[in-house]
Amino acid sequence: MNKDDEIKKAILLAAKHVFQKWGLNKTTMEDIAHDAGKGKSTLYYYYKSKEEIFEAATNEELNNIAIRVRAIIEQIKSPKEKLKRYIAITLTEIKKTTSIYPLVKGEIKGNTKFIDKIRKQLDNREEAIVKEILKQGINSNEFNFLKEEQLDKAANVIVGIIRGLELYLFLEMDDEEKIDIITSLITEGL
Amino acid sequence: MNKDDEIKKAILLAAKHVFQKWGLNKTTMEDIAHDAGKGKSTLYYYYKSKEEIFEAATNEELNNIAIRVRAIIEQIKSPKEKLKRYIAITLTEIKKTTSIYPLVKGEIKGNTKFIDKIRKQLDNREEAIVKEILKQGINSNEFNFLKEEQLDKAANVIVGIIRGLELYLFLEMDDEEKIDIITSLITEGL
DNA sequence: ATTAGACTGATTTCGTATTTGAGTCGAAGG
DNA sequence: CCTTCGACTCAAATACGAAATCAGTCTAAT
Repeated sequence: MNKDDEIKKAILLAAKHVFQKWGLNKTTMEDIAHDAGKGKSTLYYYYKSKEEIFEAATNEELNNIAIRVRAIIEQIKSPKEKLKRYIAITLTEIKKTTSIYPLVKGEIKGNTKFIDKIRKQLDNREEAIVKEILKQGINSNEFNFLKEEQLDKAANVIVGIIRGLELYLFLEMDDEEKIDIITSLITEGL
Repeated sequence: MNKDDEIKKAILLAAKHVFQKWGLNKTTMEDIAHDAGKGKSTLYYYYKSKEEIFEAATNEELNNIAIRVRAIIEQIKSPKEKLKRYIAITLTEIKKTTSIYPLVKGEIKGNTKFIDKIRKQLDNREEAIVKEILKQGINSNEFNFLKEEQLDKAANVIVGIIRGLELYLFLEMDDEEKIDIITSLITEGL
């Protein structure tokens, strides 16, 4: 890795650090610069804007979650069980990640366009994973009621359900039995 | 019906009319009074407060929806099919009711306590209906995976899913195929 | 190529003056 | 009495202008 990337990485680390603590709106570029031990305009030498830094920071967090989640579900063979675990993990993991959760909850004001873009990215990632799991389930004939051509919409719906539950039942998300009912409901039906 | 109730009803009608048009925050007591052809303080003779009027108006709307919904699902015998129709109707009906939808979407600012109370009432109504359907399904052995003691939590989760979808997928709720996937997912599983 | 410090202008914040509107009251018509 | 009203109050919302903040730029110095 060259010097350039080293510094970009250092800035990102500082950014994640302060975003974690203060959120998108409350952290200033100076906060990030100070935490990185650099001048403010130095940040602009490496990144185009605050939004670009935020996007990069968010993406790294998302990658970390994705890596953890994939590590867990890859060990499971049954697609049904995979999906169950996936939903349960996502429901708890996203909430734990304080830099992502406000995003999901829509707690960020201002610049809706940008935020929507980031949120969309999050959705796309989740939908991709769910779709992958669903495809496996269809191929192994474990998901009887789902048809190949419904795959996209089904993934969209399932992520929608997850997101909705995050928004609506977030207070009670630590209730294991409830999570179990949710996952069973989706995989087994009533 | 005595004169007293007549006037209360007339005020409520006016209230529903203006609430429908302007929402809770933007309609003033004077608006309601004017629409009812009465003086403002007259309203206070019949109702304790603006909130009481709003609550009464909302309850009437809710009752109307409930009556329509019940009329439809009572004609269906299979609990599974009942629940399917129930979810589909609720998803479309609530959205159509412009006085209720902002409530569900949390678009009302100020006096959170009061709004939460009303929202809770809405949830309770929905949960009661869902619970009823689920109970029938358990008794007729149509819902294999659901156990009697999970009934409360299951109803809560299903309403949570409906609410979440209303919040999150509201843009695309007119997509019939998607609604079908949602209902099938819940009743049949994958 | 890299960094910093000073600068700019658009946006936010803040303090205050003004208006609005829910709820009260006393009086008056029926 | 029962019902209705217009005038009143006071807390909260709003409008607004001044002051501060901060993303992003520019220039100059390594």
